Amino acid sequence: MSTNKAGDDMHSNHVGEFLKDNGIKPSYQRIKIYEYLMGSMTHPTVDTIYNALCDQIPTLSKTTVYNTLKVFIDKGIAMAITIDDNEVRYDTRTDVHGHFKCEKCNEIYDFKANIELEDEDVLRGFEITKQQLFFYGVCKHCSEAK
Amino acid sequence: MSTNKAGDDMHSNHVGEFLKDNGIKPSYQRIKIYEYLMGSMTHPTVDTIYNALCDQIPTLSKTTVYNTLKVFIDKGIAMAITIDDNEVRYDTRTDVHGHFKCEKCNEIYDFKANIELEDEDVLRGFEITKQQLFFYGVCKHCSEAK
DNA sequence: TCTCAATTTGTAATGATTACAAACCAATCA
DNA sequence: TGATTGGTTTGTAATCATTACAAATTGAGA
Ligand SMILES: [Mn+2]
Ligand SMILES: [Mn+2]
Ligand SMILES: [Zn+2]
Ligand SMILES: [Zn+2]
Repeated sequence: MSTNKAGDDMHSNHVGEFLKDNGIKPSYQRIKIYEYLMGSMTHPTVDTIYNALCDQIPTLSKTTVYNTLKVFIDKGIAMAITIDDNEVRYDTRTDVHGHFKCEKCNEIYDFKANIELEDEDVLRGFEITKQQLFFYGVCKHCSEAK
Repeated sequence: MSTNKAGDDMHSNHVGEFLKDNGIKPSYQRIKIYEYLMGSMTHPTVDTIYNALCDQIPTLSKTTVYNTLKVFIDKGIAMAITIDDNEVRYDTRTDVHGHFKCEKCNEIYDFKANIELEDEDVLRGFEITKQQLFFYGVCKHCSEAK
């Protein structure tokens, strides 16, 4: 339906503009990958992203997903979340926030936390460029399911 | 010199007792690995541990280092630090504390921090079993070296 | 249309970790 | 003492996410 088409295009244009504003040439693949990543609340892995987009972009290569995510990170519009030890997850939320991983359902939850140094002296003079806060355990949903 | 020998033995016995107290049969390899890990402030990797002990234990296998560290972690006397994306580091400090990684010299620094949830509701009912707090940047030493 | 640089793609290499089975060891028992 | 046995150690092979690399494709300008 043409309304949907138009809506998609507007959205894609919007994402394209956003990429351009951040110094990234908005190729079809990059737009689709950014759209997917932004729309997903699951902090997907490369494999998840690749499999999700295979249908829309039959020629897509996994290397492109890796390359594109690296570009996003370099330009500061995405973040790598190394909360798993076997594969990296990605996030378009770039503000400082924590991640909780449920060891039962493997879901990742966002949360906001305030971190204050106990011994102010230890890191005095250190330049902090990145933070990661990871909690692990069992989420409420899995707890209640017993 | 016999005093040194005696000292070493006492120390090893001490570590052996500690392992036994934590339900771990104190084999030669396990004692040496725990001693090294405890004595090192660098949060060493499997490779570092393996190379450091090769001289003392010529038959040592890297698999043993992996196995042993897994036992330590299972029994709660060591911790895996996944602050690097390509290899895991290990720590005998099991109290909750943060780690700063200098991207220049790759050194890992310990620090204590207080974490308070901003939006208390988000993780209400969640069971938290493990926390990891990682800071990345440039340490004071590297900053001053310019 | 031609050119050129950037992007994409497929394949091969890398390297940390795990799987697995054989060898070894240390304690117990006949 | 010698056999048994279960846990520990060891070496090798497999796994698998990520990276390296070079060829193919694209697309904007001349
Ligand atoms: Mn997030
Ligand atoms: Mn530490
Ligand atoms: Zn859950
Ligand atoms: Zn440094």
